[in-house]
Amino acid sequence: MKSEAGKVSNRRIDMSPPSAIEISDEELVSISVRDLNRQLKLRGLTREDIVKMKQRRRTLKNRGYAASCRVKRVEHKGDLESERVQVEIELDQFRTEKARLRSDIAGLEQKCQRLIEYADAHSIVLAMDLLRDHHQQDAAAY
Amino acid sequence: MKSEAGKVSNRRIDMSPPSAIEISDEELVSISVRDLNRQLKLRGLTREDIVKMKQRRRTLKNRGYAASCRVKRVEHKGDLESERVQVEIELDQFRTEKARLRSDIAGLEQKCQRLIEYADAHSIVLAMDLLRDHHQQDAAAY
DNA sequence: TTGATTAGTCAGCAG
DNA sequence: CTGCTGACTAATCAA
Repeated sequence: MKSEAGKVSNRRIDMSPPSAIEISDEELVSISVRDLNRQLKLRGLTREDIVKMKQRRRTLKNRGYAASCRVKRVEHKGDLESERVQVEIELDQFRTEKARLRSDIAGLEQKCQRLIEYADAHSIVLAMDLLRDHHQQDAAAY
Repeated sequence: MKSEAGKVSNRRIDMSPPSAIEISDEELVSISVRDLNRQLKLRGLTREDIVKMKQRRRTLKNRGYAASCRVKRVEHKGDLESERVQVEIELDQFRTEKARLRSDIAGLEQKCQRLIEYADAHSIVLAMDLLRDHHQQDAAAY
């Protein structure tokens, strides 16, 4: 009804009112140290009780820290995994594209071949320059 | 100065000989239950001591399980990360290859273009069939 | 019983 | 002090 579900926990330390003072865990972890001290002073508490209360607060805080630490860990793991899947998809796209490019190349090679064979069949002499396979990348290459 | 190294741990439960019997943690976790029972019976131990010893054994075991659980966790994380790096490298190779294929295509296009322009310049009429850009993928396409 | 995993506690470091 | 993380205990589940 209010939060997660059944398996909240066992082995939580007692945390019952050290001597006198009732304050829920939720309150204790949320109020500021300043306000806590004020409340502690307001009611008459022994130094020992104050120490115990401080420790209880610290423990409650730690409980939360541990929880968020775990959450962070699983989130990070999830990120890594989805990132991997993502890149895997990208790889597949590349593979597809590569196949397409290869096909384009095959088509162009055939086209050139047909033209050259046509020339040959009609005794047309082609200059070597016309048969170069690659374009000029850069003028500096010369 | 007794075990692994500096930061092994604090807050290990006492584990001192429950009543009488000296056995190191290492021994206790490694001997079989059968042998443990034999030893326990051999020396005269109260039922309570036996229970305590069993619990100590279980706790030591758990300590080990927890440790290997943590190791496994970090190893798994490391695997995911190196896998990601690996695929990243593969992606780069694809990018390079793609650039090369594009360059090949450009070269072939220029070559076809030169041939066609040559024909045009020499008033050679080329059948449409010679100007097709793509090869036949499949006879069924016709 | 054994091994793995989860929540919680505590120590110790960093900010 | 606050927040985080490693190591440990205890509970719990699966085999």
